[in-house]
Amino acid sequence: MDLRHVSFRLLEVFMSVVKSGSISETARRLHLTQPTVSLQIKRLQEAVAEPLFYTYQQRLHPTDAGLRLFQTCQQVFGHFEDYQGYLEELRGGERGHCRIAMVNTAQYILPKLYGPFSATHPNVEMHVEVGNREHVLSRFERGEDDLYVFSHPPTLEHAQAARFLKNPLVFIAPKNHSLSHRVGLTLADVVKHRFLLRESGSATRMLFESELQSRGLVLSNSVKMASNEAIREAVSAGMGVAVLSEHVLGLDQSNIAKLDVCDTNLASHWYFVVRTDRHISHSAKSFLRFAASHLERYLQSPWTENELHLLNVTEQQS
Amino acid sequence: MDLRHVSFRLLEVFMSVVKSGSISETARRLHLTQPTVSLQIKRLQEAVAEPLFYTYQQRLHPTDAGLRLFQTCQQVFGHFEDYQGYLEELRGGERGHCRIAMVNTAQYILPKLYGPFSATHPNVEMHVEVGNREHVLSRFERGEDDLYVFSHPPTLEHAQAARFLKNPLVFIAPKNHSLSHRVGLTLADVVKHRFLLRESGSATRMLFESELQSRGLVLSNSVKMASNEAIREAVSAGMGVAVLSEHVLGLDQSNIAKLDVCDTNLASHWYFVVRTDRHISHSAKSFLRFAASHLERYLQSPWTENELHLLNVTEQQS
DNA sequence: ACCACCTATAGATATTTATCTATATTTAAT
DNA sequence: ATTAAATATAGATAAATATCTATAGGTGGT
Repeated sequence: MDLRHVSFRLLEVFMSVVKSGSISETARRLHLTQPTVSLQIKRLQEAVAEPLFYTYQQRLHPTDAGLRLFQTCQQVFGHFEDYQGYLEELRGGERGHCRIAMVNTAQYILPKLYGPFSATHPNVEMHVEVGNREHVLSRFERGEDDLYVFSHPPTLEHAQAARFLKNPLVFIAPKNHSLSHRVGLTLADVVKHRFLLRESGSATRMLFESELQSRGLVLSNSVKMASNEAIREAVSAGMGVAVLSEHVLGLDQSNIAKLDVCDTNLASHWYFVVRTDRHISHSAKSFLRFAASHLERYLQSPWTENELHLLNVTEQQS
Repeated sequence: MDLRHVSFRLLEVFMSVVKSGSISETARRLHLTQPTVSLQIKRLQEAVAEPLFYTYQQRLHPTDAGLRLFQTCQQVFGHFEDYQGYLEELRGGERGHCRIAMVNTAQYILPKLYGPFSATHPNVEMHVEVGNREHVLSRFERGEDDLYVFSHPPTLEHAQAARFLKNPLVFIAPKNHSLSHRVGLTLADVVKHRFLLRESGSATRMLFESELQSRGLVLSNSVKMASNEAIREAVSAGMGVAVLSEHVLGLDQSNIAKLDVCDTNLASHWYFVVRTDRHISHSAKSFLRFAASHLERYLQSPWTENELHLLNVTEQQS
């Protein structure tokens, strides 16, 4: 059996001949002429190097080799049909991988979206990568993921970003701190105290520092810490004051007080970012569609800010 | 996925690219140029209408759709390999159908050959058709079987016959018959008695009647019976005399005596017959080879007469 | 023996395909 | 920024393929 000269078309014609038991009938069914079918069968027999049919009572019957080939064809076409089905699920965003890379802070919000998504799309395999801004940025540049979540989206050429959530930054201090419970604080009041900060790459820090710079302020005393959690706990333990995404605080604000800094509004935004020069997986598109339509349901309404249409992830064309 | 523009070759190339993770490497392995492979992959992706690879760290990795296609290909090629294996068994005569049609009398001898054959070729499906000469002849004319067993082979154009066993005809009578135990009988002596005969189509009867005719004798009193067994039993019961293949008598010659007719030798022969204008199944050829080499082992030696080489069923060319 | 229906062969043609060489573009690493 | 390696594209060509029409050859039934 020499597969080189066998095409799927040839096998289709062959199967039709087995089913109909007649070359002429097959020609009629497939809108071909009888000699065409005759020749196809001849060629297939040459490729197999074995007769595939014998004539008996005006009909063609498959030989042993023919019958077995027919069964083989059925299985083969079955596999391609399965594949076709897989493709459809893939294109519908019901299957495949969805890779998201996000900066640390985002892990307080994104699970609220991809948790329900995963539950309703059980065959989609989610890969979530969490790291600091630098790390996520490098993944973005290499195009290792389908979707990126930034607070300050990169301004690179082929980056398309869309806001989906406000990211209000709040100043916090231990409840027994001298600033707590005071009203009408200014930024200048706060920076006099020992300040806990993230590492330089962090978006929160970048935003905060540019605010300081634009207002000509400097921190008198700062401590660098590696994670938002470390800062929150350190503030709680009385080490100093800090600025943090309100999402990081969560609901249990045990020993922490938000400060009423009235001259500063450091709100930023959360963005979904995609590379416009890369293919994005259907599952990831599906996830974005899901996010776009259920945003208000899974994230607290006053903060949502649905711009996801910018990523134009409309339904697939199948 | 449009299978019309997909060939097995294309899938082979695709699989090689998945395995090697590189178009150039695949080109080297398959002795093609790099643009050729590149183009093939492009075409396949067009047929699937989905990207199959993504580039990462200088290597091509299959996407979800690509990986699934690869698995599909593995299964598909697996089926064709299975088929290839089946074909080899078929050509080796280890598989498939073997259809034999034989005249009634032959059923006393053929099982001795195809019994052992079946035992050593368990995957060959034997179909045995038994009937009178006319019936077998009509099957031969329609080419419904691979192999035919006749005592008097048809002299049709595309019939090739080969002797394999002598078929001695003997005259029989009940043990208490007046002819029994007499020595030096002539044919003329025998035909005076009531004679039990098969139907007109029977080879035994044909042979006997032509002998009678050539010697100018006629039967004085004859009875027609449908089967060899009926004749044997009738003779045993004292109804008359008869001429039968010695093979039909078997070993238990209970109440039957062979007559010593010394002026007549009605020996004929058993023939395997094939149609030279038809394909004969590999299993049938295998059976003939088996018969040719084990003839003396399974049939009593003095009677065998191995001419089976005439059917030229040499080993397959695979 | 003839007719109707099937299958096979011959001859022709337009399309598709596999494949090449040459060159451009992209990507990764120095 | 330069280079090396990989991939993609363009252009060309010979071979293979699918398909047709016309015709010949078989087969089974009346």
